[in-house]
Amino acid sequence: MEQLINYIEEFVKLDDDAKAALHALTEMEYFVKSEYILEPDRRCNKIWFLKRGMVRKFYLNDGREKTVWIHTENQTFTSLESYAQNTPSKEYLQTCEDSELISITKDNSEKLAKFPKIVAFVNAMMAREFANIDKHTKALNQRDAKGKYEYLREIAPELLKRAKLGHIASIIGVSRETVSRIRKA
Amino acid sequence: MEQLINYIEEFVKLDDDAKAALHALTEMEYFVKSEYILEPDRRCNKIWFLKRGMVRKFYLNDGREKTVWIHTENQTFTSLESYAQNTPSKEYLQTCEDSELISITKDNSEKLAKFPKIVAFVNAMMAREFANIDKHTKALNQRDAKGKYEYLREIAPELLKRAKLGHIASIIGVSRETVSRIRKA
DNA sequence: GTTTTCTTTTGATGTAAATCACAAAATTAT
DNA sequence: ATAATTTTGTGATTTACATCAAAAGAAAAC
Repeated sequence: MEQLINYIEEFVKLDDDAKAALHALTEMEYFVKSEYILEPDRRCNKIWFLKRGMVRKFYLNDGREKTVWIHTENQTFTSLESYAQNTPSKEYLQTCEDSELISITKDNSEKLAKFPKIVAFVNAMMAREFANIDKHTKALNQRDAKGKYEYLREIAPELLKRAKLGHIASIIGVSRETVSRIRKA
Repeated sequence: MEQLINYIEEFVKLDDDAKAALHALTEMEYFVKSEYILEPDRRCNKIWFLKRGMVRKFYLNDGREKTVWIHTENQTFTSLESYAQNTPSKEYLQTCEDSELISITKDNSEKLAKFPKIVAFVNAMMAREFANIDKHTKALNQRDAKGKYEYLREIAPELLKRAKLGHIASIIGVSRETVSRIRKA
């Protein structure tokens, strides 16, 4: 919980009321390695904060897993399409390691709307997310395999150290063999 | 203006107050073909609705233009990173044809926050945008050149008819020659 | 209505990276 | 510890697409 508050306070300072509301409305969740947090066809009605561990988001594209992203400590995540539009998810969320999460349901997060500081945080985070998606898409579109790998090292060095080679390859959209060769060189 | 209201009313019905506020707070803008609506290093503090014409969003990547998207009638657009984070834009917005736009400044759009229907519209539109970005990114990442072209035809047939071949090629990230060959086949 | 400029087409050539095939290494299960 | 499974590494081959070059076509300028 302390970690989540620190994370939020990078954006805005919170008063005691807001902190108490966060305590009351969030929940701890524990998953062992390889457990599914979310599977397709379920509605995703939570946002998670990753306190410890690693979580992979992926979907199936003619039977082959396509990794969207791998989250490491102190990141928030959800299956955005499902969450935002209340539709069944097309994505899996699966732990890569034993993980501790803090979750908040959509219902509860709406109750936080009365705290202007928290609304400001959510807006700032959304703006940052938008900007990041933009940046990633542009970066991964324009570069060759080595450039993509290096971009990933720039923005997520932790991920590169801990995630499986095959998953990394899938994120940047190149074959496993190519990533193996990039690493050798 | 009628067009903008129709567009909004696909999401939510508006009462007369809200319509009046829209009238008061928005502005018509007229641009001739090839004119710049936005250039890099300027802050983008507006959202536009395209009433007539066509607008291309692009940026420079070592001196080469990379087209992000081309908007046609009845679409809203802005330079999101700049708008959301109040930072200088990295993008150009340029008309491809003589165009009529309805614009609203960020300041004025905040004044609309007192109309719950309009807030609901903005949220619904944002949710849809999120979902679309997600969908595009996935679609354009996984397919070969022909698949990318066909995806574009599915989601934006109008764009394919009216935009220049070179701009279309740039959107889907393949060479002009390749698009020409796809069309011939 | 001609000329100039920009855009698209078409063919030839080169290359980055996918795919295939199998070996080595590392995890996981028994 | 040993076997079974999964993941990673390495070479050979293929291929989709970029790039180069030059002509044909269309649009803009004069």
